[in-house]
Amino acid sequence: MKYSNFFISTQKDVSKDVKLISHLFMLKSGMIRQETSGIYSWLPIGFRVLKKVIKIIEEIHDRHNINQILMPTIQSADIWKISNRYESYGKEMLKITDRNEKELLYGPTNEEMITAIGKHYLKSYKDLPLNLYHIQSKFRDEIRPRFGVMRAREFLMKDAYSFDLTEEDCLTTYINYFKMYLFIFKKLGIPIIPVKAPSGEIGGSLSHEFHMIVDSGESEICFSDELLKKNLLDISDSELINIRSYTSDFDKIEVGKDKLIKKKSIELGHIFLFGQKYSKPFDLHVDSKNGKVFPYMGSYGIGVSRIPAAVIEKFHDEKGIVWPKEISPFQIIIINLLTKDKVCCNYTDYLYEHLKNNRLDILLDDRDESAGKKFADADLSGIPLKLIIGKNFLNENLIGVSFRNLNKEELIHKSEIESYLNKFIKNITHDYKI
RNA sequence: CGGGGAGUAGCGCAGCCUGGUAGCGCAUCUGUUUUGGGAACAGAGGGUCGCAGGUUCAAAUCCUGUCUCCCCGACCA
Repeated sequence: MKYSNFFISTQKDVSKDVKLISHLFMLKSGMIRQETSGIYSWLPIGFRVLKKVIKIIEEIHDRHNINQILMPTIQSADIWKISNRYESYGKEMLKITDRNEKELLYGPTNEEMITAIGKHYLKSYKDLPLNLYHIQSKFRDEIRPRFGVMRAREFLMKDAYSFDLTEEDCLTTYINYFKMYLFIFKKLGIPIIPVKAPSGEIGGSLSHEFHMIVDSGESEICFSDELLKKNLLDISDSELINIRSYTSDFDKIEVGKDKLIKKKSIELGHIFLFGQKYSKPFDLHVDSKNGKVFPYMGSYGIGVSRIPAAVIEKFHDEKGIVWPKEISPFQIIIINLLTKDKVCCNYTDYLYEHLKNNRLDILLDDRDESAGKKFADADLSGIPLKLIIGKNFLNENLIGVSFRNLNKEELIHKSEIESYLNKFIKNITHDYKI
């Protein structure tokens, strides 16, 4: 993408009410725009980040043979009456009626709908297990939306649902999701702490949340510091689900005892094992050798649109965002400092086309702006690698190479730039093996 | 939902107390000079002061109502 074709507007000033650093940088860098309280548009540079987050989540789910579907955002009240949640969910649920006075709602979650889908298609024990997921907008009419997309009313969520024949199988599925979540967050570059949680409105017997520790977080978790030293992907299943960490509203915590420490955090994921809670009232059953069986179910959510904000909370400096390259809107920005010089323009165009052919996301800053503004914008948007073409190139064929997270610049000769960049390119190819 | 603020140019804000021709910075447009860390000079455009009603010769300013947004506390990805 060339800057001259790119719809972006960076901003120097945003309202003094914006306190959260991720909210501030998302507004300044032109990632999002608030439409009304708790409801946001994602603008091109922000949407690029969101799409990369989505892509990583999708690839990992697909590798686990979880089928992607897309359910509607608007649901019928009927199915929510079956589970008795139409009333109990409370004011967070946005209820609407259509022209025929039919009661509808903007879905805050999809357990009912997925159960209705399961009821229609699952007939035999041979149809199990079944795993489905989708990535879709949810609406929860929060009492007080705040902090930008961190606590929005409309937000993007990945929610997966599982159907198993037995309680044992369901637990195995749950643990598999647990491990997959650890892996997803690792891929996203987010240090994550899984904690035991009360299962709340979704209901059920077992539930874990996935938190990132950050001082500006709205949640609070307690855990033993031994947890931080372990590689959680290596520990045994039973150790994993009996992990000694809790949300601070968890009934059983005794802070201080057993050296539990308390930290502020952001919740990014939540998994539930709720067994037959929905299959029974929906009369979703399959035939098996032992007769009629209600499948055991679980649901598994990730707050997708919250992730870019969470990453910014963790990775930023005084100049702006410092994206991990996996989810950066662009991997490289080429800055042409002498846009009126033919030699520089020709070379930056060449470099841009060449790198694009390597399937990299490149932003070419071809604007007729001052050097300072170009650098400031590049740093604000957090692009990991800057290639700077200016006087040094004109005089000595030298290209400035500057990594966003290192805060220093190297000069590389034109003849060596490709081999230099190859190292960087290799470094950003993904491997999703688990 | 309780408590507290704010709506004035695209964005950020001042003006309001004490009523009298609507201002500043950034951004935008034109021109010239600039280009290795948010450039300089000169010029220009842009507003029914959230909305409705009231007081007054006169309302951004005072009064009433209303809508919206934001901030501090209990729920949630």
